[in-house]
Amino acid sequence: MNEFKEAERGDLTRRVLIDAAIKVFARDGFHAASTRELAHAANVNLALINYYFKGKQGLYLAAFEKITTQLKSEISPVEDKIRLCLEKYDWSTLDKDGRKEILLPLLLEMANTFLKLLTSDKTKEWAQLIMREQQEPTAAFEYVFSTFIRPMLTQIIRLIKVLRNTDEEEAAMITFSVFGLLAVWRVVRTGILRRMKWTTIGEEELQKILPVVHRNIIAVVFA
Amino acid sequence: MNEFKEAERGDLTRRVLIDAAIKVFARDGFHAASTRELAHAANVNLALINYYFKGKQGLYLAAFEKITTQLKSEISPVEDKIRLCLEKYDWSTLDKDGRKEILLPLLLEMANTFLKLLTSDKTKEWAQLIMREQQEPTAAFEYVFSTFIRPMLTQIIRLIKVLRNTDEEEAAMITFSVFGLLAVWRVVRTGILRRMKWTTIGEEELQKILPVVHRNIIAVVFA
DNA sequence: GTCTATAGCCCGATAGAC
DNA sequence: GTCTATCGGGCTATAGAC
Repeated sequence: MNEFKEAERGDLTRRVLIDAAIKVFARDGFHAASTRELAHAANVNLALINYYFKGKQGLYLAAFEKITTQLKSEISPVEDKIRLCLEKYDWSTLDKDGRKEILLPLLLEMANTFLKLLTSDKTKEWAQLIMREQQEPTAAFEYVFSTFIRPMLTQIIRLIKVLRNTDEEEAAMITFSVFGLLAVWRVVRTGILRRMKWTTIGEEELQKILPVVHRNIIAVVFA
Repeated sequence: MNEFKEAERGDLTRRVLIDAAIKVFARDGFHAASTRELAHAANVNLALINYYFKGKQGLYLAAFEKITTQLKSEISPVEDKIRLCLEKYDWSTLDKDGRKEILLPLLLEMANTFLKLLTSDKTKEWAQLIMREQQEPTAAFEYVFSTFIRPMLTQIIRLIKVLRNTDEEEAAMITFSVFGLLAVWRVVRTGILRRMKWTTIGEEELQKILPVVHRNIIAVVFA
């Protein structure tokens, strides 16, 4: 009985530490985030970081494991849809319009999902953490890349390869361009907010962004 | 005589400190970069940071002033060209093809300049510094934005407004999209290198990127 | 599982010699 | 203009009481 309760309490401590770590590491970066601040933000004793995660670095990795899991669960449904769809048809028998009719809605659905993820306040910290890792990759980037980014890229590249009937290299470059059209709303967010005189990118702003983004993705994919 | 030499020596120290600071702050971020490391990288005594810049923060701002000046000098020629061109014609008298013929080459020239800047090793540190500031803006971002980013955005938005004969808001959104198409090659550089099996983005890779980027910009601007 | 206390180190900044 | 020496404080990690 007591063992069970103790284990439960431990799990809770683990969880609040990870949740606080996502916020603090995103705000301050790995080096500037102090263990004192991490413990304080989690309302937990300083020594427990070492007890549960064998140090600050361990907590950092645990934070990335959590956000990667959550990212995957957001993207997986549409990613699976694309995978299944690509395997379902014999694409060589379909003409350009046929391929477009089936695949374009899937691509735009992926774009919607991704853009909402990128601009939502919920994922603000996740994007910051991953962008930081892009600039100076550590083991944490390796984990996110192989677990989340690469599988997602692979599906979109395959989709665009069939959609345009082109080679792998060009499909990849177009995929990066599409990604750029989406990511810009997160990456230069501060500049965009200043220029558009917005204070946030919420539902209202998203309704202005989405049509432009859709049009631009279609333009880029079929250019 | 001696005064002059002393002043010269001081200027040199100032300069090597700033150059080292650009490297170190870009690599480590403001908090994680230590004054000892900054002084060591510049091969200069620790106390001189305080003597010349009144502290670490002052050196940080001086680094941003330097990169902003250099960015401006790289972009100014084509920015001025656009400004002059926009003022030169009476655009209401020109039809769509006429406007396109004059303005599209200017837009692509700006894109070339910007993409080369973004992918060059020389500016790797500049991009890192500015991207960090985008995520957590300080006074340094304010400086880069008002001195470099806003003036540049203003010209491109004006150009696209005339080119598409559209309103300010849509022109701005398209400008951000174009920016996304360019910036992606820096922002997700690590992911792209992994996926394309490149080790760098040099002249060779740029020759593959440029046609795709041009095609995509045209597609987005005229979609 | 949680806490206090502390070891050992690195930090930014400055005083004062040269 | 440059250097050494040092202050006061925050850092990560851990030992040991509860």
